[in-house]
Order: sequence, then C-alpha cells, then structure tokens
Amino acid sequence: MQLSPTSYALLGLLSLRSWTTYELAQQAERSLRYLYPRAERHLYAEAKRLAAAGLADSEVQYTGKRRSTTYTITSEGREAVREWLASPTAPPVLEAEVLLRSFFAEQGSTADLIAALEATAEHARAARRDLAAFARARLEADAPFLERTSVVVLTMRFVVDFHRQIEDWATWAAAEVATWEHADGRDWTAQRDVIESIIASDPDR
Amino acid sequence: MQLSPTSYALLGLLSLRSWTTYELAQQAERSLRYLYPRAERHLYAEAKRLAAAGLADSEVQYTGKRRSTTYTITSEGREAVREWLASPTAPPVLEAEVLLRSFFAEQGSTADLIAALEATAEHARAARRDLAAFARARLEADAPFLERTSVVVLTMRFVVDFHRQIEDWATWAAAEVATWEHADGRDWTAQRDVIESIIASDPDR
DNA sequence: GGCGGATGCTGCACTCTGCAGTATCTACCC
DNA sequence: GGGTAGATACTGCAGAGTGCAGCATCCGCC
Repeated sequence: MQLSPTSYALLGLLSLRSWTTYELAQQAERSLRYLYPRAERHLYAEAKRLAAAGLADSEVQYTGKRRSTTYTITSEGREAVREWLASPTAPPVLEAEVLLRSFFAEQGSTADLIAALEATAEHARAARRDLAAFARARLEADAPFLERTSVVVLTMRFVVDFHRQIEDWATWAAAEVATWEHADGRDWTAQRDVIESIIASDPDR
Repeated sequence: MQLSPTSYALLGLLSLRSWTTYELAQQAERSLRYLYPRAERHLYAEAKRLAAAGLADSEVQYTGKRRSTTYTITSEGREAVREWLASPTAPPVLEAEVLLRSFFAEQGSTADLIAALEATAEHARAARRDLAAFARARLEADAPFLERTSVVVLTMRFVVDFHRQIEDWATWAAAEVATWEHADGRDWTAQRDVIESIIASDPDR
C-alpha cells in the first residue's frame, strides 16, 4: 500500500503515544495545522487505512454506549516512519488565493484588492498571536511533550517567520496599491527598483 | 454552479486573451505555479466546466486531424471575475513536508534531517533562479503582457521572499541540527532565545 | 430534569492529483 | 524520401483530500 505524507503525519503522532481518532484529529488541528493542514474528516479515514496496513493496531472501547477507537503504532509502523525520514523530501507548497487576486487585480477595483490584503494581514496576525501563546506555554513548562521542545522550536521558527512575512507583504502591497489610480497600474517606473532587487537576489550572482 | 479558486484562476487568464486548453495549461504552469499550483490534468476538466456554466465559449478547430479547443471568456465570465475579486479572501495555505519531517525528526537520524533540509534549500534556490530570470526578461521588455508589470511585481515580491525565507531557514536549521548529538535534542537551553524571540514577536505586544 | 458543549464518529458530493496512454504534427537530419 | 525527437492536444482511471451535514451519546452544571 502506497502511503501519503498524511499517513506519516498520523504515524508520527502515533510514535509519541496512543490516541483515539478524536484525540488524533484534535492534536493534528493544534500542532500540525500550520505545517501540513488536513481536514478532520480525512484523518478518520486515514487512521483506518493505517490499521488495515498493519502499521497501527486499533482497539474499540465503549464509554457507556458510545464507541471510540484507540490506535497504537506497531513495530512495522515505526519502521515505516524511519524509512520515510530517510527518503527524499518534497518541496514546500504554497497556495495563496490572495496572490491570485493580486495577479488579476486589474479586473476589479483597487478597493477590492486593498480589502483582501488587509484581511490577509489580519489572518497572519491572528496566527502569530496563536503561535506566541504556544511559545509562552512551552517556556512556562505548561505544554505536553516538553522533551520535544527542540524539534518544535525548529518548525515554529519557520512558521512564525512565514506569517510575519505575509503580514509585512500585505501591508507593503496595500500601501503600494493605494497609490495606483486604477488597478491596472500601467505606469510601473515606480516598480523598477523592486524588479531590480529581485534580479539582484538571484542566487547565482 | 459553485466555482472554486481554480475556476477563477482560469477565468483570470481568459480575461487577458483567448487560449487553447493546452496554452492555458502551459501558461498556468509558467505563471501561476508559484501562487496557486494546479495539475495540468485538472485544468482540462475545469475549462470544460467553465464552458458548461456559460462563463467561456469553446471553439473546436483542427490542425490536420488534430483537434484543439479554444476558450474565450463571455461577459458572464467577466462579471464572475469581478464578483470574485469583491468577495472575501481565503488565507494562504502552506503545506511543507519538510516541516513534518522536522517535527518528527527524533524518529530518524540527524543525517536524514540535514539531507532533507539541504534538498529544501536547493529547491528554493532553483525557484529563485527561475524567478530572477523572469524578472530580467521583464526588465528587458522581453515578456508577454508587459502592461501587467505592476501586478506581476506585486505577486513576485512575495514569492521571491517566500523562497528566500525557505532557503535561510533550511540553512539555519541544518546548522542547528548539526550541533545535536541525537535527533531528539533534549537539551533545549540553546533554543531558549528562539522561543523568547517568538514570544517577543507577538503582534499584541 | 433540561441544556449546552464536548465526544466520536459516518455519508456524500465534489475537487484535485498522478500516472499512463493515445494520437498527431513539425522540424530537422541523413 | 524516411526516420525520429519533441511539441501539441488531449482522455481514462484510481485514489487522495475537502466541506458540510447529520447523528448519537455523554458530562457538567444550573
């Protein structure tokens, strides 16, 4: 059976401890959301796949009449994680609807674009608030898996900077667009230095 | 019919000129890849959907025996793009397998992680080379849609910085991990200042 | 005893991907 | 004229992943 990065995301969590599917979905929402977001719906399906492939054991129990399934990683599961970590990695993927809007901004008004940019900056600020709260909790030793702090910090460094970059860009872009007469911004002499700085940042020079 | 951002990506391209599906797929690969990547396969299906919804007209022609379909936006299509640009935007989505690996690095070796980080830095450098070449062509007026330079520069600014950030992070992280005895990096006193800088960057303070 | 919120899922329609396969046309070389 | 590499122009299919709605149960609290 072919496994996807999502499979390894769940196996990774299972390598830390056993979880019910509900806990797994919650934990993925809390900690993996910013690295590798996946819908809750899919995690329920994926956990079943892992069990079917023998990478996790599933145990059904009841709280009164309510059923729940606890998954525990098997040694085959641990081996699969090790093999994954030694395999070639996939490049990061960015999917930014706001960039699509910016790219086709000429078809709308500058006010539309500025509104989208401001909403994006606010999203990014909310993410950073959330991440700062995580960091505070960890510093105060009020977080699970304290012994994982080194790897958590490694990934958090990237994610925090990513959201700061979004906020900075959206703020810059909104100010830029505010100077345009129309969203087509035909006179791009003002953008010439931006182009030149992009060229100058060519890693080959 | 409910449209997805992909629909608007194609409608956006169609708002610039008419294209065959093949050209559309090529253009999406060239210009939209970095903002909103979509598989070629899907664009063929999506173009048909646009035509079925009356947002584009399709015209079949033949080069000898070989069939091709040219799509042209309708006034309903232009209206749909305008409405989309005035609607609320979705936050950017990041999907980084290398962050997943970093997050679960304790399950593998430090060498595994360093290899993944170096491959990631190289991917990011390749992207920046590509983008710098784009910028050079545009400065030398050797690019289609020169009149779109303002909006192109707006999005390029973000994308270039995004890839630079990936490269910087991967380089920093690889150096960091190289000092760890094992991938579990239990002694995180050295990470304390990173956590503090994340807390200090809280937008509320 | 009632109610809100947390727990613990499932069904379904739809979007999107990756790969493989098919066929045709054009440019160029010998 | 014949061969072939590469560009053009798609389609089929299996499976990954999403979003929403729905369903039932349990717990704490008033």
